[in-house]
Amino acid sequence: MLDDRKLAVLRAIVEDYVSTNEPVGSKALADRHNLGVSPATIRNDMAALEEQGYIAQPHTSAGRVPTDKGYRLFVDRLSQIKPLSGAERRAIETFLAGAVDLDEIVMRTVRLLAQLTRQVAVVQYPSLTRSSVRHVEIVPIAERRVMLVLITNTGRVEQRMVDLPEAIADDRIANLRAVLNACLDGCGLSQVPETVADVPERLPAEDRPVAATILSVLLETLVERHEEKIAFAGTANLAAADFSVGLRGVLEALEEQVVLIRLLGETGGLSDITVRIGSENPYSGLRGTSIVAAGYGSGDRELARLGVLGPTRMDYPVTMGAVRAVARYVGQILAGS
Amino acid sequence: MLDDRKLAVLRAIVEDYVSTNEPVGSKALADRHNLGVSPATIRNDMAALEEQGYIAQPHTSAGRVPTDKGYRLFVDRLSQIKPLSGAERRAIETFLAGAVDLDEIVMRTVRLLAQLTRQVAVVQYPSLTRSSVRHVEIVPIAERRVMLVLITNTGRVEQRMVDLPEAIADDRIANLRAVLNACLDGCGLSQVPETVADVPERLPAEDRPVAATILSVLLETLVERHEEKIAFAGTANLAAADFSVGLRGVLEALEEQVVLIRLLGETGGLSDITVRIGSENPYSGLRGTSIVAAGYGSGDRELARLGVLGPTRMDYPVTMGAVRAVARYVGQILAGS
DNA sequence: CTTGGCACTCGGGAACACAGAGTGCCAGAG
DNA sequence: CTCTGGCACTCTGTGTTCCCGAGTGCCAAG
Repeated sequence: MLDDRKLAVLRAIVEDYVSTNEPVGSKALADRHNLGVSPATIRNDMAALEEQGYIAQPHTSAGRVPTDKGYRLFVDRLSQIKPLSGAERRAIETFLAGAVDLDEIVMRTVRLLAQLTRQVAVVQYPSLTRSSVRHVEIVPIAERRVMLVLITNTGRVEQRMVDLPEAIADDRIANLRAVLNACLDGCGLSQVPETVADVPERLPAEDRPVAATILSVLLETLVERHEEKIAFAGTANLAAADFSVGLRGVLEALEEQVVLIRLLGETGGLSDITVRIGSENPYSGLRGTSIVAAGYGSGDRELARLGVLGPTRMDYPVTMGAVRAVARYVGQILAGS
Repeated sequence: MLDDRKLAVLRAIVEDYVSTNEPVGSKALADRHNLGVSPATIRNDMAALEEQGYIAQPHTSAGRVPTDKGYRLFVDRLSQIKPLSGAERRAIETFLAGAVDLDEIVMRTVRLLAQLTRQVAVVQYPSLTRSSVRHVEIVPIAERRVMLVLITNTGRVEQRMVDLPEAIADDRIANLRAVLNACLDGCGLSQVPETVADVPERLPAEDRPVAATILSVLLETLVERHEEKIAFAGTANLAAADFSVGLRGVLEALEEQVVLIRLLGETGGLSDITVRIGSENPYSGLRGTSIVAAGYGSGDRELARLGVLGPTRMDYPVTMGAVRAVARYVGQILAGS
């Protein structure tokens, strides 16, 4: 159905269209790529490709433009991820290495990715659910109020005010803190609910009401924060791309974390790259927009995802290369901190 | 120089231009506002206003458009801040009340403001420098590594990894923590450097090297974080406004915190509203953009600023009303938490 | 000082023509 | 059966011209 030459033609169309942003015609193709055949032949192939929905013409007698289906084929079978240059790799390393805490790692990552791809970058904070408790801290704030601070092994810190049912002395707080930490240290967050059930038994009866309040807030924190946090950068690149169609939709999507998270998707292996092209993605505001995403994590566990959002006519090989590289480096940095 | 009628004409021009986004002519003015004079008279006044730089015409024989100077006069002398409707006030209250921690307060505030004004909203996190230490926590992470957590009375939490020069037992950490908190509790952040100087004396000699490392990181945290954190929302509103000119510049400014912070300004009394119009603001990418900002805080201290960023031709009375109201409510919420 | 009248200017939209790029199809060559 | 060159046809985008209308500035009269 699609012989090699037709595939070569499709590849050439995608490449040319991506670089020129203009419908590409048979003559231009024959000139720029040495396919060894005449424009007329190419026209025949184009007709076939159009027949099957890989390309389309904006108007009769304009050049051809790849369809979403065409890009899909290109990404799946016609392109190779393009690795970054040595200079770029070094730049990534030094740029990310300077970060001092999780917030800054995420911030730098997202900027880096935006700059590298000249598109909008999105980074999801490392998931709480897959990490474990490093430390729980209870800080007296007022007589009947404490701040609960939860520190995870991914460096994330969650904080919450708690109003207590009764005043409680500092040494009792200290005891409570000790017991909590003894129980929870190293405990996976998903195990916290069960693990925490033992806590009251280990406390003097008088402290149990207070403990119950604190524990319920702790559990609540875990549940609520399951809804993850996201950072993005590079929106200025949207204005540069002549992206005018859909700009609105993209900006809207960016402000809806829920949508954004679904867009990043939840998939397969670590550093496996997901590409969603135009209409393939589940949000109507993003017609004309593609998403290139990958998971990142330390060791072999995927902690969260990151990706890039740009016009369907983007340079997939380069973008995928950048996303993959950044995902790997972030994983390394997280593992080392 | 500018009699009352000329001022009235200027006001009418601003109002009409804001609502129609088209240059306004003498006839239209005479029709819509009952100024009690004929178009010809208005033309004379317009000539005078133009002479003095308050309005301009895009082309000979088009209507007039206010200049930055014209908006300035309008804001200073011709308009009154428009209070929010009761429904809006209630909406603010209920929307902000549900927030559980500082991050969420800021997040909700910025969304609220964006929605209320239909523009881009910016909120600066409560300043570290003007708050005080509530608690310092040192959490052992590995043998020679701890996490330093600083909690301020505004609910902000700063975290930092510290690599120690030597291993140290948990009880020595506990002692260090106790001493630190004894010294620093309630201490204004700006006093921390002096206060902290006493700490080593109160420790056994063997702990001083470790303490020195930790203290230096603590001080560093305070200095670096002086560069403040910012959140924004509502960029989708940019696309709606026919703002095409300068959209790029605005998006760029939003990604440069440094610029953004300078834009919010550092000014006068709490809930005092600052308006920077077009060329008045210190960043060239924002030609055509105005900023309406106010400080917010609990009690009488300004903790940080928030504001809105929109086209020079915005509805200043309404925008200022929204900014003022939100600033006040956030102040209340912060005071109460 | 205000007003009506008047001539003038200029931007923007409609109508039109035209060049150029690109297509589809066909008949002939390999 | 596939490729190629030729040819007629179809568009879009661009440039030109033209005209209308909104708006102005100025002037003379009330």
